[in-house]
Amino acid sequence: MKESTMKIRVAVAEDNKFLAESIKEKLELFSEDIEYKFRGANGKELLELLDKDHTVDTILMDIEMPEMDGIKAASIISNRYPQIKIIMLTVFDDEQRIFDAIQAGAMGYLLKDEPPQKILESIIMIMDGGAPMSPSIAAKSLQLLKNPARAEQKTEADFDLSKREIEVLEQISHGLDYKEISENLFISPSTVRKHIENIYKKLQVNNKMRAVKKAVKHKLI
Amino acid sequence: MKESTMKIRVAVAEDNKFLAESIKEKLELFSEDIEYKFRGANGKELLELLDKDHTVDTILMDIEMPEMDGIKAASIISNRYPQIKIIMLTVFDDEQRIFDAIQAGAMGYLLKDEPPQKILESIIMIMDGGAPMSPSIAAKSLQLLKNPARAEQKTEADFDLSKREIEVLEQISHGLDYKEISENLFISPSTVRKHIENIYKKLQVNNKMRAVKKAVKHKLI
DNA sequence: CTTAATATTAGGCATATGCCCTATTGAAAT
DNA sequence: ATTTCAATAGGGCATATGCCTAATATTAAG
Repeated sequence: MKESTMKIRVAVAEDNKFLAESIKEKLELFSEDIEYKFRGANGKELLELLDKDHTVDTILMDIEMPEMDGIKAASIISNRYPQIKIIMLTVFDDEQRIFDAIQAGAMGYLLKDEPPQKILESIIMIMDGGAPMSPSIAAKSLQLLKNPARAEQKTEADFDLSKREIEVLEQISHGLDYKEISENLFISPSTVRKHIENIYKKLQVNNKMRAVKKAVKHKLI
Repeated sequence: MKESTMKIRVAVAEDNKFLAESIKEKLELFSEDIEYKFRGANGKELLELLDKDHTVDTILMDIEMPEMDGIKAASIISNRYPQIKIIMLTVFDDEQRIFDAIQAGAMGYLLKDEPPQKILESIIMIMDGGAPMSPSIAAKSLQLLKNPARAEQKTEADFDLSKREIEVLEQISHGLDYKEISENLFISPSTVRKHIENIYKKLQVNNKMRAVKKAVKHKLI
């Protein structure tokens, strides 16, 4: 991709002035390898800067910023300048945000307190086609990969199903009939039917398939 | 989790004798931190060894092995001994295998040619709750996370459903009854019922919910 | 052209389901 | 103390479903 004779051109998006300055200093420790281009105080400002000069290889992007946050900015940049690699910086390893950042096109995800050496490594790594991540973030990513269910928005409609109703719904979703469910839950078939009636009322549906569909959609089961 | 005074007990599963020996030597470089327990020449052998002695913290597991491969072994071990952390070792960064390994419960994924120092780091990292991965593997993981569609298709059993049967199945999955389906497809309810009978036979199920579950699982609809 | 697979329709029967009703118990809230 | 509600249980009825057999039409493959 990049000749070893060329410096890696890095831009930074970070609202905190001191932190931005600290990152700049860390980067300049490796002045032979890194060319520090500029810094935007938020996503919007960075975009304006890129508009004038997009000869940038990598962006270190804070997530939380005023005006336009890092996820939004990453999403725009990875569309507009797909060759630019984006490394998200954050203080938290929040699951949803990691996922959002990846969706937005971030190629790496570092916690802010990584030492200078690690940041350089990460930049080289990403230019090399790798994906730098802090170990705890890698672990979260694996969790998300293993269970993609949570990797989408929760539609958060509250149908107020009771615990028992959820249990019944799960059994329904496995294709069990009333008798089988009653045996599994140690209650009578009549009770199962009553629970299902109540579930239908709460979910506003009229058969098993629709109840399960709706439950899955709203992550009730 | 683990006191710093205690060594990390490591087992290895690797069929290649020389490579296994090389790994052992690398590990013994860090004899203060690592206690090398034993090595299985394949998944089956490792399981037998664990059966006798499962006081192991981490397993370095080769993927390709005769008798029982590393993914199968990881799946069994992570069920039977959930406290044991598994790091998969491989020469390729094959997307499907990475995903399978994660599903099987592997907590880390390293390329075989990592230097000794890196292996130690990875072991410590995993005992610390992190997830060690080679950068190129981290990148693949992100790809999978970004596009979970490809992350599951392997089951590919061919149930040989006809085009019409697929249409009926889709209608079933929306919760429609026979009459509604017949109206949507301009055929008689009898025909719908017959199609569904045939679907059940082909999918080896006996009600709508299970048919849809199976169809979804195997990406028939 | 002949055969095989698919699509279509239909009748019958036992069971499951959806939906209405009432009713008791225990726990939580007011 | 009274009310509310989840959980339990059951009866009854119309319809839906699962499963069997049988027959014809259409299409695809040989």
